[in-house]
Amino acid sequence: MKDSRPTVLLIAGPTASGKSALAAAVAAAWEGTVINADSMQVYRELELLTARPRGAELKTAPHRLYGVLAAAEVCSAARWRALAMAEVEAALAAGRLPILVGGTGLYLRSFAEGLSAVPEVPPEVRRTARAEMMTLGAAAFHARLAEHDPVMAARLAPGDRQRLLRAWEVFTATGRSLADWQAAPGTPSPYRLAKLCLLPPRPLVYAACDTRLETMLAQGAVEEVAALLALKLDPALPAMKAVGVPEFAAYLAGEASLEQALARAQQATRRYAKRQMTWLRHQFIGNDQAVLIMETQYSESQQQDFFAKIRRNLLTYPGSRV
RNA sequence: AGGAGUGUAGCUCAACUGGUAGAGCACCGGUCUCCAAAACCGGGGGUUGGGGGUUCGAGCCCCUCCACUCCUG
Repeated sequence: MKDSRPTVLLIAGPTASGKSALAAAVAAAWEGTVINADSMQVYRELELLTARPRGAELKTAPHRLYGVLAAAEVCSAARWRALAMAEVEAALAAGRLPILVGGTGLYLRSFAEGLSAVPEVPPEVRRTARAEMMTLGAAAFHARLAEHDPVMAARLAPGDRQRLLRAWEVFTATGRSLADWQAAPGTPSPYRLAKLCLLPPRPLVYAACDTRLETMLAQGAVEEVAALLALKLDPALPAMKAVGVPEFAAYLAGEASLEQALARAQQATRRYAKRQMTWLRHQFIGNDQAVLIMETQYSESQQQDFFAKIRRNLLTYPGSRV
């Protein structure tokens, strides 16, 4: 089967699976550009805590969309997708292989499948909805949604505040149910997607999560959180919810010991990794036979094996540089 | 060595005067179309330290062994 579309490599995996290092190595070998597909690594102020590539790793190949937004800003799947599309085009125009790496499944999916064309919701509407959620509570909010938009209300769990908000925002802003908008699927990416998924054994991932948090702590994670807190941002901002921020903020506020903060941050990381793996198994991989699944953590010592499989399974079509 | 106490789910603990064990957390599974490192939904677990005895029936009572803790020497 011939496929003349340009290839974009997607590298997914749970946190601490080595995907950033893999992406950098592949980019170096295939003249690629690494493009971040992680919802938290886009925020400038979070470098250590999000394990953003730094130092030597950045020099091995061009890296894009890392730390490009202020923590005061709000990224979203749509916003990221627009940025990523532009970077992919730029890389292709420069004759480079675009490599999307990240653990945010929704972002990768939005890139691949596109998003339904829901109009942007004005900030005032969002703010009002948020305030109402606070005062009404999830159950009453759900009940009110049911009166206006029974389809979405039936689809959502009464406790699912985030999606209830989204449904209500869209309904009040557009006068139509989110379900209507979503009935029309988005525009898929025009590229041939070569998907690689790192899925190491759970115990290995957990161990890596634990040691990584310890390293972050030693490298100044607390100071990074302190600097972020000094900005006095709205605690509801996404960047404020990154793993480690609430935990070390509690330590700085004297509400927890450093050991407690570390233990909680480690646990939050483990839980996050678990959710990621569930998403990856069912959503990213699903029934897609073409995904190259690597059930191991990536490290330099395994480069040959990885490269051989990537060459054989993912980057063998015309349009890719081998 | 003597005295006292404790031993129940991975952890912390609960179970009225004996009626065949629950809760939080952890852990596990799942959902996922615009704040996703988010927001949710669901779940299994224990020969109640071992052995013996009393009893219709023992986590609860008795004996014994083991482990740990504290006190005294």
